[in-house]
Amino acid sequence: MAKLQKSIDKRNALVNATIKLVNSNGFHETAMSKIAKMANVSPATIYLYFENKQDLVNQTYLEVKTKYTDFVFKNYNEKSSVTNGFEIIWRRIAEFTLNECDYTMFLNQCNNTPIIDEASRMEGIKHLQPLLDLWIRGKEEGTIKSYSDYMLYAYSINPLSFLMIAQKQYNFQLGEKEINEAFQAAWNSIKI
Amino acid sequence: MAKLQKSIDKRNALVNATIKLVNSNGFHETAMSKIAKMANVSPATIYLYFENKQDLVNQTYLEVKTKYTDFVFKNYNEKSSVTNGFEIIWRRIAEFTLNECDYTMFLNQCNNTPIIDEASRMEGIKHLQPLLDLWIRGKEEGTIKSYSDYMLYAYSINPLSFLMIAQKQYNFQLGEKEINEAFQAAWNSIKI
Amino acid sequence: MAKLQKSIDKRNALVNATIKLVNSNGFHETAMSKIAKMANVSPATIYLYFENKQDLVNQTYLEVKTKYTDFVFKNYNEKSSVTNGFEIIWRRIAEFTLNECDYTMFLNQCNNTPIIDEASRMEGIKHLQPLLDLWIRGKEEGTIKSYSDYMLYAYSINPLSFLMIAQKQYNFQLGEKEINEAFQAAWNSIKI
Amino acid sequence: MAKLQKSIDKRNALVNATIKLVNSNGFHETAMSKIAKMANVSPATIYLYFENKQDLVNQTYLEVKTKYTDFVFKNYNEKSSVTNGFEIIWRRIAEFTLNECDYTMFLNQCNNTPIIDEASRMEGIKHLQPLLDLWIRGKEEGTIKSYSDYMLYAYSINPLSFLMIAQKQYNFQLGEKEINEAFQAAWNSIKI
DNA sequence: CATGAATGAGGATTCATTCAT
DNA sequence: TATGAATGAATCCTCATTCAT
Repeated sequence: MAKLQKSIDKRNALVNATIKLVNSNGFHETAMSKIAKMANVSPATIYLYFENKQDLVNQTYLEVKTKYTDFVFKNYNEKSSVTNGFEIIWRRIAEFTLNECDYTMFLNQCNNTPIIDEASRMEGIKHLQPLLDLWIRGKEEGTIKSYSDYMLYAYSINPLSFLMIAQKQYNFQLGEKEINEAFQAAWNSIKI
Repeated sequence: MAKLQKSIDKRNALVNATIKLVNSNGFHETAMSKIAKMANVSPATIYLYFENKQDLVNQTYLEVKTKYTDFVFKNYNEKSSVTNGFEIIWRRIAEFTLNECDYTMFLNQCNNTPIIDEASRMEGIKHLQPLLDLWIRGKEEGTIKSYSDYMLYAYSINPLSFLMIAQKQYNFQLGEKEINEAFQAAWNSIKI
Repeated sequence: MAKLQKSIDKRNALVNATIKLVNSNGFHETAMSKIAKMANVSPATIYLYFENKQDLVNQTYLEVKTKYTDFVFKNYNEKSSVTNGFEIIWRRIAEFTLNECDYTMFLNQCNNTPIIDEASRMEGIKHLQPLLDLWIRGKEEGTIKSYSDYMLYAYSINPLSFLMIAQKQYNFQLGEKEINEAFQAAWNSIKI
Repeated sequence: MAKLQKSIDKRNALVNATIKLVNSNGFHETAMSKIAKMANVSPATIYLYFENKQDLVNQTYLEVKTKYTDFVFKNYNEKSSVTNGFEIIWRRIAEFTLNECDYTMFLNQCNNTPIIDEASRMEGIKHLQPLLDLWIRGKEEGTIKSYSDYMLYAYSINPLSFLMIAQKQYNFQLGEKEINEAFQAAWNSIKI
């Protein structure tokens, strides 16, 4: 009994094409037929893997977000001190954000426009739970300002997206030195 | 060159409708006919005021950006000290960003997606020239870290957009206290 | 203030094209583009006059049914005796059914398949109210069998559709003589 | 010529699924994949049994028509008198028409719309040959009006389909009494 | 200036049919 | 024989833009 398998490769090709095309053209300028062409499949094939365009983008979003989280907390050890822990996580986030431009831009676009189902986005910054936990510890032991999580995120994490875009779009390079500066700025804004 | 007999009211209505609809539905989900309806004009009338859809959005973007800049630097006096000057400007930006949600969200959407002509967006953060000048002074006199303008902007200004969105979308309130916290975080990240 | 009018001619052309094409190809084989072409308009124009394909067919159905009823009861006088009244109505129905083949076939197709919204069809044979009233009188005075309306309709009216189709499709002509035969058969089946 | 190793069960399942789905959704709303699903086979399997969709429906039509004829003339004895013979056949037709709703509806839909190849339908009412023969005898011996077969059919047989649909769709029940009424009406319309 | 009607080009999606196993 | 995957062609419908008044 030989059954064909829906190929995971095809699915990935579709997801990747979606990311690239949505990044460069925006969601609604990205025709399903173009996604199909870039993934080397027929338009109809997309519908074997995804329910419709919205579903394709939702799943792509969740997938990228998972990649992000997985990368960021891989190797992270909850036993580290708050100071160390923060720097470790921050540098992972920086690495992802600055190197995986496609992923970051895609997440950005999804977070700033109504192209994603409310449901898919709703979690907010919950996916960074270990970081939020670290902040709790930091606040308790007096290392980190007792700000709202949103505030801490806004000043210590979110700026990285802007820097990545600035690097991409304008004449601005992010080398070793700048990343260290960024870390200092981040840490200074939230440390006590 | 047609005389400006065209009603400025109608133009404004169109611009405002564009902002509202693009904010809630995104650029490509916003049909010209809906913009027309919301502005109480015929679709054809739009083309008396704007060349096409792209032009409408571009002009809207530039207009909002101008409103932003005008508001921010109104009353600003270049004679102030770096410390004072920064706080004054920052608080104006905060006021605009947090109160004029429609404008801010629209700018955000334009800055994070390819809905605006490269040309219209190209200026980057040049529109904040007086702030950039202040930063130069600050770096010279040793009050402000000698970071790139993009870095300074990323940590002291950009987070406000995120906070506004967090306030809109999640259960997070920005009162007097939080704004002061935000200012502290901003200042700590860039001050020497 | 010159306003253009949605042209009633265009609407009629669309309705007529629908009838013809649905008759010869069936509902789902009839592409909107073909209807448009036959009516000499752009496909998009259809949507100025009708909400969608379903609406187009529903409205066409109701329009044809109205034409039918109007034709049948024009000149009908409720004062006539049951016998006379029945013959008068019957002959009008026969005239319409046998001459207006397109209309009759269309009604037939709508009545025998699920191409019409339940709502649009729901009235059943209510549109023949004056005939139903006549039958009531006939039953009361003992001229007409006390059968259900459906039964009376099935035997005295409905056969005409079949005859029309037989005439169209097979080698069967309906002249003066045959129509008289049909009337006799109809009357004999329901008279007391 | 492939041996008939193909499962007759599967074929029947396909035919039955076709009948049910076409009845409730119409021909062109009935996707091959849905027929396959209802028959518990793969879409591809259909093409082992039928050339294509049209062939599937054509064969289904002929099969149902055969069931109809077989049922109607089973036990029929050509020796019966015209009067008796007609009643016997009529009652068999009535039984089939009123009980086998799925079959009847399917035949109806095929007869009233262009979903069947002209060729498959062409026989008209030839499949009722024993009845047509009976009518010939009836006309010769002066029991039955010398009408065209189509006329006789239209008034004595065809109304049953309408009654079945009325029963299905509207608030109208066909019990013993009504069936007898129907027979009287039928007979009265064609008897001399 | 202003408009409602009209449209052609294009997009998402479905489906009968074929292919590879 | 039987299948699930794959697809190209076709369909409905939308929309930015233009036209006629």
